[in-house]
Amino acid sequence: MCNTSNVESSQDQSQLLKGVLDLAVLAVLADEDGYGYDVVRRLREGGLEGVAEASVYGTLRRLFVDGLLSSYVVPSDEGPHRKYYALTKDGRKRLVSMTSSWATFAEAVERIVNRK
Amino acid sequence: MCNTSNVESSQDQSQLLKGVLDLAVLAVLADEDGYGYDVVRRLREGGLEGVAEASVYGTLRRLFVDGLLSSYVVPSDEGPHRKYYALTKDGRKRLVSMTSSWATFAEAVERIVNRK
DNA sequence: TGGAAGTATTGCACATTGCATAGTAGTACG
DNA sequence: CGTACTACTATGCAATGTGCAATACTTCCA
Repeated sequence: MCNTSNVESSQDQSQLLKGVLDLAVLAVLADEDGYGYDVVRRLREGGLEGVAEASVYGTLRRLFVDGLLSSYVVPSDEGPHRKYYALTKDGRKRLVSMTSSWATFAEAVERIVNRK
Repeated sequence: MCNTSNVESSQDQSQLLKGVLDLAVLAVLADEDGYGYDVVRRLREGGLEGVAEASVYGTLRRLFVDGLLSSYVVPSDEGPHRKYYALTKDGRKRLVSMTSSWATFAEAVERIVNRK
């Protein structure tokens, strides 16, 4: 008597995340500079509970390589050093364009799903 | 003097689609049985204008293999035969669970993006 | 002293999936 | 007969999220 939909729902998330992680990470960093471990926490608190650490670190590196993020290292008393990331000018532009992409996309999905 | 955000916005879509195509195709077929070429049209009319034919055919095959769709061939006077797909019982269950996954996910993204 | 736990980052191999491309085939129109 | 539109299939590529292992620093407890 065990419905598997919960399991399936969790697995869905990793595919749904594709493309959206960039947006989510940029949005979180626009709010305030942050380092990987911290960004993970903020995303999970925001509702993306399933997000894996490796995904966030990978995304940060990619966005950095693309020139959307700058970074600086800050030593910490409570553990290893922290690599902070901040939005660049291009990063802010990209955040704006991705936000509107997302809005358009989400509307289309709602339209298709909710049309009975 | 040419802003590239439009180009970028279009490119975003193919990543955003990941995982959502399953949901969109199931939703469209729940409305009414359909064949590949027709499903493509309906998705585009619904707002997913960039979706590629190969993606839809691939998704249909995958959902069929997974037992979420059944299929039957109907000859056509206006061209080649048409392979119709219909939701199975499992398909309907999956549609329900994916719809709720999507809702939860979209809410989380909105929350993260719109938190100033 | 030593070891577990929490913090913080990196690298790699892997699976999924959307897409471009090419090919096959039927109908219709000029 | 060639072009266009319809309709489906197969192949290989590219992007990206994830698991896993490794490294390393700090605190705390036995």
